[in-house]
Amino acid sequence: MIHISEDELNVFLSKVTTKTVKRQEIINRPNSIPDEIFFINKGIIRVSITDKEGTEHTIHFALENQFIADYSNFIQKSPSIYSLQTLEETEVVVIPRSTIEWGYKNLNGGQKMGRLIAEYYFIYQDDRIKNLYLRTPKERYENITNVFPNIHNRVPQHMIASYLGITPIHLSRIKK
Amino acid sequence: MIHISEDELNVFLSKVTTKTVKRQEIINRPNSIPDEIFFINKGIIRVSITDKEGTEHTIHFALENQFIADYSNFIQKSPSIYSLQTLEETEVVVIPRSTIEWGYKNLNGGQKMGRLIAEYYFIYQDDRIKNLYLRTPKERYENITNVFPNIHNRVPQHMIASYLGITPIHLSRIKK
DNA sequence: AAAAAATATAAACATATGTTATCGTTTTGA
DNA sequence: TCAAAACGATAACATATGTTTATATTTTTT
Repeated sequence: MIHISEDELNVFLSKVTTKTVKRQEIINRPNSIPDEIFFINKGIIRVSITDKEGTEHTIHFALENQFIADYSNFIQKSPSIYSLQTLEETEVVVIPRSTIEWGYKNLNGGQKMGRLIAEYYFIYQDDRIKNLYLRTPKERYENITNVFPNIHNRVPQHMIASYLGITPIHLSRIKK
Repeated sequence: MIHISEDELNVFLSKVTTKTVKRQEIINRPNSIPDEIFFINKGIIRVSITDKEGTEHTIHFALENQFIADYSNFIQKSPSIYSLQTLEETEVVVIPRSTIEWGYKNLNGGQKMGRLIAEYYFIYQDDRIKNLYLRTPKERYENITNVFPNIHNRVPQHMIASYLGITPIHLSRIKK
């Protein structure tokens, strides 16, 4: 995205930490203001939201070499609504808000990088919304490995059903 | 979002044009690369996409004082997938790509503004996706005026149904 | 290794939503 | 101004999806 010197990169890296998290741990709780962005070195993280009836809805899976956060509430500095939970033992790079802000201010082209990142995730969401309008749950199931390769070996089926917006019983029917 | 002098504003304004469009006109056609962003002074624009069966799906309504474009494909410089159609006689400010790029480069804080805009629309989409997971079509119908005030007097009901992802027949049932 | 919990499937039934066809009303364009 | 088109409601039926319950299997924890 931008040109960055080795010195700049080293300063940046001195401002992040690496953390290993057991499986089934929650690394971002609803109602607290998210002040970190995570980068996944190894493992998998599920993003979910709980409705007023107490039902969990899986919104997203984040895989290796991807960033993940409640970016919306990170930006707004408002209480998080999503839960981030590891599904396997997971190693993440933790990027605190202060480091992000340092990057915007001090990296050459930092603001531009911030724009390109936001644009990139806008495009991802645009694609999701488009698919929700154009495709049935069955079609979305058939294409899920395009977005999450190998997901079937890493995530229980009922979470995939939840991501598709259907019940696990119905997903079982679709497969049949 | 950013501090901008009167001089800068005037130069910016010299690089945009205003256009009046009759109702039912298409101002952005699928398959052509979108090179303009619109700002609506007066009127209303519907964003839609057509599936392989030929069915139109309404993705969004853009109202007065809002920006609208196929932003995703504007960013990617790829062929548009959405159709932008006026539903009333509409006056738009046309902001060409060259002006946007000029702003990023020459306005004080231009890149930051670009980041904040992309972040703003990311938040909007995040909210939409969240609602698609958490709410039924009926609940989304009941809350539609939060997002699009006065929509019922300006847009035919079958387009609202299309936006909600249901058939006009079913929307009629929900109202009943 | 055993017990407990989580997982996937299935059947039967209930509900939500789509499809087709009809009809009266409103809006639009010539 | 008037004919055509668009619009919204309704009924009857079809399909998709949810709910409940049961069961067998796999995975996790003790």
